[in-house]
Amino acid sequence: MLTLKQIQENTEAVIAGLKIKNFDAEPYIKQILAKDEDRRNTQKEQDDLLSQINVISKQVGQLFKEGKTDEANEMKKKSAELGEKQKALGTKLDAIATELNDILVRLPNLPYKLVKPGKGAEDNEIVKLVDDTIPNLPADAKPHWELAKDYNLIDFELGVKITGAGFPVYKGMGAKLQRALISFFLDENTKAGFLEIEPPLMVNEASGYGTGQLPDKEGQMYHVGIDNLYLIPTAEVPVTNLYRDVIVSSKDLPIKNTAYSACFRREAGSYGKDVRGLNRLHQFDKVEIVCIEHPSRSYETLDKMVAHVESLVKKLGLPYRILRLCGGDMSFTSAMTYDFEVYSAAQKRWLEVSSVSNFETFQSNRLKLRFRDEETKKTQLAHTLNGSSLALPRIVAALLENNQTPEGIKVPECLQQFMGCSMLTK
RNA sequence: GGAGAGAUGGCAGAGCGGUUGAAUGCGGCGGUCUUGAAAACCGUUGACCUGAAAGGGUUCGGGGGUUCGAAUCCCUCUCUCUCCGCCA
Repeated sequence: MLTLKQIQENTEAVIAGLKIKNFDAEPYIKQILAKDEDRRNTQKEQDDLLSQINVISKQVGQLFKEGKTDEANEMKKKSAELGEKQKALGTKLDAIATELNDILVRLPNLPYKLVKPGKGAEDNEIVKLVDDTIPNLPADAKPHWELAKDYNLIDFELGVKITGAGFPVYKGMGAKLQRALISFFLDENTKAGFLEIEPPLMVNEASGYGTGQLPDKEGQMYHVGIDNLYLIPTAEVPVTNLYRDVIVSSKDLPIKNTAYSACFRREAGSYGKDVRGLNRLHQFDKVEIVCIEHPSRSYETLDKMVAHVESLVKKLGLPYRILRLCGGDMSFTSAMTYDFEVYSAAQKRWLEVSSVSNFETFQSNRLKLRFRDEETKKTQLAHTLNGSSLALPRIVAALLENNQTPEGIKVPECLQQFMGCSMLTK
């Protein structure tokens, strides 16, 4: 969430910024400023009372020691009265703080200066296009769900039987391809200086709030009611929460983590033509990168992360494009996002395979993730960034479709050492 | 799942109703000494809210209670450890 300081010091800029995200913040901002003023005044009042009570209490102790019982009892009475008032103020303060917080968490993150306004996906800006590897497939080229069946790589029906739609079963070389991609991505990431993490696949409520999935995306996550745990929708959640309530040393920045995890998404309300095969699933594999960076360098780091993800897509030999999302298509929490899409030649469409974002202090404010500034010696919120590197299903879809030949499906060179072959055959 | 013990600052570890925000040690930072370093010695060192500042307030796992006053007493939740059970 945005910090009160941001809102107080740059009120107009915040309102203007959120307009780019098509969010009319003005009425909320007014409420926030009013509530905050109320909060400060109430707290001052309460603090003064507490201060008086503290002074009296010390005197009571002293008077008892001196044997002045009558005087002490007199003071006790006075303090008890103040205590009543103080308690009432405390209750009021809690209520105000809750109201303030409820409004604050509903405000999306401010977009970065490079983000342009726009309504949705159609207004995203293509910053790079590499389409010279789009293959010339024959007219009878098959989509990946058919190839997966022909080559016995993925069984969607079996998944439906044992679990439900959106839970594919990978078999034989299909399963091995998953493992190959995960290994390849993790190896490349660790080579680039990311520390590998294997996180839990379930998180508690506090973690859900920390990265912002709760409360707004409650229905999107699988919930294990008996233990009140959530299946992670992305490794971003457990990995970023490693740093919840942590003050890191500024010399440790940037912190670079990578993690493979299965990801679980209920995707409530989405069905139909766009979700065939691997295009959208309830469970899928993904390798994630997470960075924690000094505010002055976070956009440099974002660029480096984008360059890194690009190197992966390049090595896989897939046609790709990089988009800078417009205000209307960006997520609630992001300040700037680059999406990677690969071209799926048989479906003749671009598929999103990665989303790399800078959240600035939006997550760290909730997480209380700070670092100590070397100069001022004060704690300051760090910037958090993350991206997929990469999500597997659509990569698999594109690889199968783009690399199909009459002889079989070609395995990209970078995966051959993991697959033990250069061609998938029937 | 059953029985018991515990949770205090970056870490270790005292305190068990009244100048205790918290002894002591380690670590960190600054200094003296040294050509430099180590050692030794001296000083300093939690976080948060509020305030221009001085100051005030909160915080000893979380929440609630008793009291004029709680790290200290009571209730509750969470977590950790030991033993038993179960088990990859």
